[in-house]
Amino acid sequence: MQYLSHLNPEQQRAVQHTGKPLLILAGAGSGKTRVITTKVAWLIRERGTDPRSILAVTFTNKAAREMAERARLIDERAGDAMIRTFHSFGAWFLRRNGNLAGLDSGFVIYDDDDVVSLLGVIMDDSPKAEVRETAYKISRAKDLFLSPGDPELVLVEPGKKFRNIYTLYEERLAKTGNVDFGDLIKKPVEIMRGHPETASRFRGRFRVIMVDEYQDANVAQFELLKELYSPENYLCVVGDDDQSIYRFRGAEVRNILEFPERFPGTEIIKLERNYRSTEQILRTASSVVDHNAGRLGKTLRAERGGGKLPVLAFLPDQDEEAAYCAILIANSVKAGAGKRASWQEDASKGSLKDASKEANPAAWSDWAVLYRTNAQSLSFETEFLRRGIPYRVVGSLKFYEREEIKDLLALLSFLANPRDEVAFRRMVNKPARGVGPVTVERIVEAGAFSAEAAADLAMSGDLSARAKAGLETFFSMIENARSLLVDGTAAEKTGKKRQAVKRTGLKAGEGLSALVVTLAEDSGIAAYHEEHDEIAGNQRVFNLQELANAASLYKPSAEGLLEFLEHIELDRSMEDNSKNSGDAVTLITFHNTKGLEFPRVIMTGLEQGVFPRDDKTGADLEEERRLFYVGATRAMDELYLTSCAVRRMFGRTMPSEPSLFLWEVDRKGLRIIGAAPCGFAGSTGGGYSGRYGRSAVSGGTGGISGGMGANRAGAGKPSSDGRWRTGDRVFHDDHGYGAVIAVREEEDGPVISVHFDTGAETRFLSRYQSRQYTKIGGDS
DNA sequence: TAGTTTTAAGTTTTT
DNA sequence: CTTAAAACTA
Repeated sequence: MQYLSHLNPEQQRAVQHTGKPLLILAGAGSGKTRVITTKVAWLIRERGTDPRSILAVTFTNKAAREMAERARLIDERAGDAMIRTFHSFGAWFLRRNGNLAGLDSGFVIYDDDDVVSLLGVIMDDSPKAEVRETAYKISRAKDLFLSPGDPELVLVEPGKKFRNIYTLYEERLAKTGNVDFGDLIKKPVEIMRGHPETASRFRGRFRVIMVDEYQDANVAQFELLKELYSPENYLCVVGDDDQSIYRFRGAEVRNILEFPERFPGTEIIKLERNYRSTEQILRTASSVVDHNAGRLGKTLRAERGGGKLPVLAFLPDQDEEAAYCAILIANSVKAGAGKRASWQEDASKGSLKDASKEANPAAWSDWAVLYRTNAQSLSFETEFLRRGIPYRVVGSLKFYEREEIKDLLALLSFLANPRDEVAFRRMVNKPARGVGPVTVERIVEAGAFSAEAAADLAMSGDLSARAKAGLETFFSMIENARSLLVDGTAAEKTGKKRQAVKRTGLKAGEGLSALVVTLAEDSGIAAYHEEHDEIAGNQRVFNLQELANAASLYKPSAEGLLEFLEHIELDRSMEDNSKNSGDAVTLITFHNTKGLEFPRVIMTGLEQGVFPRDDKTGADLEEERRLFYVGATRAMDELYLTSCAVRRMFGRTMPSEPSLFLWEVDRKGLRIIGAAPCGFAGSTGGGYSGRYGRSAVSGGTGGISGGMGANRAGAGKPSSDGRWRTGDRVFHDDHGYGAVIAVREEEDGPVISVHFDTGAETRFLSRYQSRQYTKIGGDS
């Protein structure tokens, strides 16, 4: 049992525990993943547990993959254990047993947007905002394991109207044969409750059940566990109430608080030794979350001790914030590479001291920049791009939110499930085929989702000739693609009805990709998007190609198609793509960092209204504090916090106050730089702008080209270094490179005239518009 | 009615 | 500044 020797006594106890239910309260960085993975292996090796009888559930695909991989490293046989997310397990269950709830195994999973579309049909005279609100409430209801008939539904929304709409929605959803996210948990529970023999079959199959991040489980997930559990089985959950950050999604902290009562005989093991962060970092993190009431109470100890003081930087605006991060990161990497430049001497007086003294070379990937909302990533992306700093944005779902991708996925969904009303509505008349709303309504009402049924309807009803022709085109295209799934040969049936479609040059590869390409071309959707994409070149067609490429990993069969669609619905992270490799800075939301760790972390946007948001009070505010805690405890060696004096929102610049958390945090444990607002002890006053600004401007080679800090720093007062002079070279986001041809003093300050290499000429007030105008080259 | 232009509105966090 | 809804034109 060599592998156990790496564990501390509590961890060993947790690994070797059997029998009664076990609740492991694992603080941040206390090695809980190691405990779970070791436990899986230990059960197999030492207790002779059949790997196939082990079920381990997590909340993210990434965590599931990591857990499986690490368990396999200890014991190969762990590869046979079922390690999945809750939702993926639910989908797996429903594919096999959904028929017990009237569900065909060919169902597709509707995402939130699809739900809104379907609900929009039911609430056709309501504004879209209200539809969204209702969709959210239905989702919460399912998280709470509440059906339309449930009296407790008033917890979600007291009105009778909501109950009616929920009822209609469920009926309509059942008609499509598809499920939403909530169903993936709720329906399996209902099936097991209604079919005891099925339930006992699953209880017999999974003798060991483990749950990671249990603090994020919702009520429905708790019910699912209860169904899977029996006293003959072993149940072990791991969680940390201080890291519960998904309340808005239905997570129920009480699940973990009340676990011992719900599962009698529960033993509790606490893991309170933090191996990840320095003591300084841990103190910063704890000092904020300490303001929360109602915690289980752990005392997390830093095994590593000491460490550098975390840095709190007050910056003028978000562009400075991005520049600050960029310079901080670039300096640490350059310092590590041994290329200590003279300009770092200046920097070393300020915040960059620690980094440039660093003995260990820093890699780009040592760094993570954290923000509250995805929208905030933009500043960092542009700044890093400009400076040549490699970065990776984690968790951005943008690809799957693109119109062209949704279009193609809708076609594929309709192919997989001909009753998919949402997909049909989206695509039947796109590109335009003369099938208007009236026709669509008639088809949907009759459920005539096939060429034959539509023809029948045309015979008896009064569809216009135009609509009839359009429907024929659409259905023959679908049928043709479907025949590819069955026997691999396109039918080309009744060729006269097929329109000649402009080809866009999409290339078919292996597996399912041929079908995806055929569908994109034949439906005319590829040509449609090529035409509507004049501005961005052929990016949209390129995206369609990307989707087709992704499909090449799947078999060109009905099963392969379902697998492909399910994978896309449940895991949109695109982590497994080639982008994952390579040395790069991580840009990530606070939420997405859970379970991750980085040597150096920058927590940005610590302003009231951004983090926490202004509308957060009570329990919601406590959740924001936990989010702060999660972010800070990701850091191993160095932690930085940034806060801006003004922030651009909706294109307008608004003054902002420091985050509440900056008043709560243990300030003595921070090194504060920049212009701190009144009341912050230890402020260095305006010391930030000069030192930092100079270093920004003068390092102009290779990756770090140009800086604009000096021009903007201080309240509209350019530092001596940042003064514009005739002949200065300039870079502008829109106009490119140019030179200053004149500087004139006006009463509002200097007016700079610039002649660009493109021939364009502009003038600007240096104190207002210096952001767009970046000085390049030396400034002395 | 299809497609474009104008105007208004609005940004959490994610399986 | 970006996106969605409403108004407008061919």
